[in-house]
Amino acid sequence: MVEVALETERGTGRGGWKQDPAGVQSDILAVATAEFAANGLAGARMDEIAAKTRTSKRMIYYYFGDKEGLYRRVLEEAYRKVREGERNLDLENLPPVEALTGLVEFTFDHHSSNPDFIRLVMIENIHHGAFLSQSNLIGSLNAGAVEKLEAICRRGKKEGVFRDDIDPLELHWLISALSFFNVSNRATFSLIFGERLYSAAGQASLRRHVVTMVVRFAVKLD
Amino acid sequence: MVEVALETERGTGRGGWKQDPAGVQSDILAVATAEFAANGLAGARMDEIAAKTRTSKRMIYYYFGDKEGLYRRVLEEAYRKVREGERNLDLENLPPVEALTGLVEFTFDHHSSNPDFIRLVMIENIHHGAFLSQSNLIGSLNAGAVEKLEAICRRGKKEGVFRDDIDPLELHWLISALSFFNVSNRATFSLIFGERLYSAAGQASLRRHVVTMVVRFAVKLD
Amino acid sequence: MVEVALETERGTGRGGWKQDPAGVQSDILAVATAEFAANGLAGARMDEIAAKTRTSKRMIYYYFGDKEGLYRRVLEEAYRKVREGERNLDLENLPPVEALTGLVEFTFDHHSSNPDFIRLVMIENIHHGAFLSQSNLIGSLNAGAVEKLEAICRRGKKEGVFRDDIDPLELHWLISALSFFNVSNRATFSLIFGERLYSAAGQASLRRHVVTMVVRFAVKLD
Amino acid sequence: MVEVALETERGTGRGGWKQDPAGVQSDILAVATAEFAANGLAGARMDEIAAKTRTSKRMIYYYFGDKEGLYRRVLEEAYRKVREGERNLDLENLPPVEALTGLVEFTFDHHSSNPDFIRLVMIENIHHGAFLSQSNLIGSLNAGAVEKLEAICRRGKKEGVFRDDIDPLELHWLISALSFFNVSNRATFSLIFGERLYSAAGQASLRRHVVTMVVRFAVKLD
DNA sequence: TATGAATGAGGCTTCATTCAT
DNA sequence: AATGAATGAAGCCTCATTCAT
Repeated sequence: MVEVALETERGTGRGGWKQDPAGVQSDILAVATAEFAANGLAGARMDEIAAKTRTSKRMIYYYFGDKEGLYRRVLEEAYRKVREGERNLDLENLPPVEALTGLVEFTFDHHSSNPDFIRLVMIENIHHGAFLSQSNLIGSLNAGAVEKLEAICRRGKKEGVFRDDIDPLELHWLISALSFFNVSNRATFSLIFGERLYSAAGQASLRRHVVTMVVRFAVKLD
Repeated sequence: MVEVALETERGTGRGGWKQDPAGVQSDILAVATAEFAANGLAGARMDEIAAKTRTSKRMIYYYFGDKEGLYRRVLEEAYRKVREGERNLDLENLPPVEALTGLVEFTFDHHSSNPDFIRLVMIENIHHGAFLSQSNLIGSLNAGAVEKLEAICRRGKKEGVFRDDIDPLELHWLISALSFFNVSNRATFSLIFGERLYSAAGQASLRRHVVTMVVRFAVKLD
Repeated sequence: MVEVALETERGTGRGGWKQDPAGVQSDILAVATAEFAANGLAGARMDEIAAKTRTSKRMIYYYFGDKEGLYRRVLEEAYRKVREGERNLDLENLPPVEALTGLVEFTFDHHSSNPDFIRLVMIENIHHGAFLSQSNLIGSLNAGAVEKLEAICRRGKKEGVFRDDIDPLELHWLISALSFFNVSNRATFSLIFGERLYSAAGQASLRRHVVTMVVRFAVKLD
Repeated sequence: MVEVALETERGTGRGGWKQDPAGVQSDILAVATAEFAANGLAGARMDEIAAKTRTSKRMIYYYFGDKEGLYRRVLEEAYRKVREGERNLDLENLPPVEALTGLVEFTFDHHSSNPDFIRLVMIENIHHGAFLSQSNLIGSLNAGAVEKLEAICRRGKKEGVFRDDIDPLELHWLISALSFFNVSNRATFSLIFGERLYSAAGQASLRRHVVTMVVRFAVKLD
């Protein structure tokens, strides 16, 4: 019955949220994600987060303990959602080069459309990964991320189109670097060198180059 | 003139910092750089900065106005020093491919050995470049950075070894991305995928790959 | 009647606490006694008490009204139990001096083995007895405690071994002071003067002295 | 000059306290002593303390760090003042029995007229001496307290009027217990047994008895 | 009788900044 | 040019208690 109420009353405006723990929590997390991504851990304000929430400040502490607890959960959820998005990508039936191409394009676009996630990762790196290191998600993140690349590399090597000494992890680093920097350093890069690379055409061009570079790095040249 | 005062009065013992405005300022800036790089703008504490300084909190406000003023100056000095380091690099007499190789290697190493600068740039990007945009350094930063690449590209194209459609700015973006990410995301990357790529051997390998990729991207393949 | 329910329904397994009001209440009181004794009225936490209970926070409010109501009941129960312990002491058939000796020894030991009670009394004194004064137990507490001493004194005077001007209440004050202080101030006394008086030998010696002093104070010296 | 201003302006109402650190601190300590003695560590309110002060809440944190830091200082000052009061007592020229009598009378009266100190010690014992144990005053407290008794005992034994097996520390424990309990447990004792022992006559009687008991305990009976 | 969710008021503490000398 | 003292505003968090079911 609670669940029914949840389904029917959710989002019906003030008052409809009572006794909907899951709703309250996800509401808080959504707001907090935006605030932390926008202002960092130290810069975010609990009052501000609470105000933008459908509940009270008290409930944040009820469910998340304290500011760091909330930040930790925000970080975990962000990683989880992103990895979940990656899981939907099916490249197993493509030939290695096309699979790699697809993966790079996907990663580039995926980063591009998840700037809040990128910002949270930047913030977490500012903190030397202190909070991610406390999460027991760590183990599972690894798996999903490189597995696909490993599979592609294996097939590419077996079919003789990829170099034998390709290291999937290095490849992953490469793809990540190019896709991540594109989002993370947009502000300063634009300020110093102009917006050209961030126009639609500029981004399309960069995307093409990134794919080219990565593929050319992986394939056997003869 | 300021530098003269700095040279002559510095180090006159315990009370020797009095009456040395330049020395006081550079002392404050050094401490503040470390603190802002370590904790971000919101995370840094004026008290902490003052305590680690040879002077008092009052002097910080005297010379830099307020926290943001201090941060702005820290940011500017950091950019200035890094660009200054780049200026010492002389590649004009090398053939294009070797020049490009040298530039990439230098950039990779330079980023690697200036993590505080990287962190400041990350922090500034978190703030959407709000403070860098106020600086009148912006115009000059552009120059130094891409000029060398433009020269190399020009020569490379003239000599027929570089592709004709190579865009020096895109090339700069590429080199920066790979060099920057290597430092900026070390914490989270290591946590998720282990320290392997950050061992001496791992870094040497990445460095080689980065050079390979960039050069292979620039040169004409036939 | 309450005790009957308590005896028959208690311990019927995991969910066995349901429908056992007396059991629930004594469970709460036991936990609350420990918490209040450990942390004082202001220092104790309702959440903490509830968490250590087999029931929920709601039940505490249901049975005891509020924090002060719970504290009041804890205090009353503590006094009641201690006075009950005293009731088991039978000294009527001993000669006055031996009876007094026995009473002092018992009091000294009884305090020593009920530190939580001592702490509750300390706490109540910090509150100027504000809660004890609300209890209608007050009248009955008096009785038990001094009655025995009065009887002993009466016999001691009649037999000519006690001084005629001995005041039983003063005697009680004396015995209480020495027995109470031994427990109440153990922490600070040990810190300042060392643990010597609180070793087994030290306590035995103090106990002997206390008996000696009190008896020597009561008896007629000639 | 600062000191002059201090002397002349102190206590001249609002505004006269500026730039008088010592005055500010002792003002805070006086207020805090009363509040902690009245309400305990957990029960005292920083806002309440600040309000009764001539300064602001902020200054409390400026000088004492946090609530526990303030409490610690209050405790230390309380012990220091009491021990200082004891130091003024000169018993060296009296014969042993009179000296001991004087010491007991003084202790009884001193405790009686310093109820706030007694309450602070009670509170500290509730906390198991956790804060006193952090103080480096501990060593010095010991000395002052028992030294006088040791001297008296030495002389008493040498002159043959005191028992040879008298332990000055046990004697101190005895005197303290009786003097302390008289103040610490006044509230509950009065509630249960009436105010009789706390009337002027009652206190005089108790005082006499305490002296009698202690002296009779120390002297050689033949 | 029982429970998890919810809450308003108020607690402690910290911040960047300014004042008086 | 320099310093310790001082500050108001705002930060994070916890408390006893009640509500909805």
